[in-house]
Amino acid sequence: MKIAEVSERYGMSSDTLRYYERIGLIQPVNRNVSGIRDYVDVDIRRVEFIKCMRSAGLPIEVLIEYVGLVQQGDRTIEARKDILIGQRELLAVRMKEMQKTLDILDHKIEVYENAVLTKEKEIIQTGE
Amino acid sequence: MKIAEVSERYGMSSDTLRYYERIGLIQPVNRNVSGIRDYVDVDIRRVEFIKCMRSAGLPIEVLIEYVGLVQQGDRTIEARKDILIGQRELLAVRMKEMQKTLDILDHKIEVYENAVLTKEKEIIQTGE
DNA sequence: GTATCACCTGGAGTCGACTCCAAGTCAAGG
DNA sequence: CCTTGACTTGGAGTCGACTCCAGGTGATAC
Repeated sequence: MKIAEVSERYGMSSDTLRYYERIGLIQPVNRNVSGIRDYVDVDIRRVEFIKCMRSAGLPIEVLIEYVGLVQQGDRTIEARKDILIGQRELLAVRMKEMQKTLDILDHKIEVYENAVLTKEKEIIQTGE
Repeated sequence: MKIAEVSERYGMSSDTLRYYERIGLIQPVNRNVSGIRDYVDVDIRRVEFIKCMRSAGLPIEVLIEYVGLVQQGDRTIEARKDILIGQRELLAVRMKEMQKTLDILDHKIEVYENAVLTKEKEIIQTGE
């Protein structure tokens, strides 16, 4: 799979994919004879994972650390687990905040809805 | 209430509070005789609202537009409602993505947990 | 064989959102 | 009176995360 296809499939630009590789967020992708990246299954899965984590706001630096540990094999399992647990907690906190905001938005929207209805009623009554 | 108190209370720096005022995200706060900001009830409520919206990731630009409309009175109610509805949708989408990521993290953590346990068992068995 | 096109590289630029700084003002304490 | 400390301003700097660009290569289409 060429970079453009991966880019298309996951809705991220080729520039971003190359950038992620440059900074070590995804492992170097194998190239064909003419030096062009050829994404295979394992690469695709990495991209998918990173895309998912980034979409939830996990910082690049943390993810680089994590994938670095993955490369170092089994002896880093504890460290990896700790990272994931920490990020899980932060994510849960952010989601709680967002839920609170969502509730407030819903409430405000409802209030505005009523305001609009009241106004319409006034217009009907006054024949305006 | 002076800026430091507001800053303390909402966990945002004085610099951020002044910055928000500069860019029109919060209305100019009244000053005492010597030119120092004195936050009153209405200011506090605005700060709280902005803090809440920002914590959920609503972009500053959108919030500036919204508070601008609020200043223009009742005739902007529809427009305000539309903004809130739009942002509400985006927020819901982001939360869905985050929930997906959270589930994956939970799953991975569990897998790591098992890996650690398996390892410990091995150590016990081999007497390592 | 040359034009087109997708790819490559390293480096620079952009963007949103702060964050920091120098230089200045004022009120209160010693 | 002078120092201290919290405030003021406008402007510059930083940070994370891309995003763009110039200049170059190689395969395919005409």
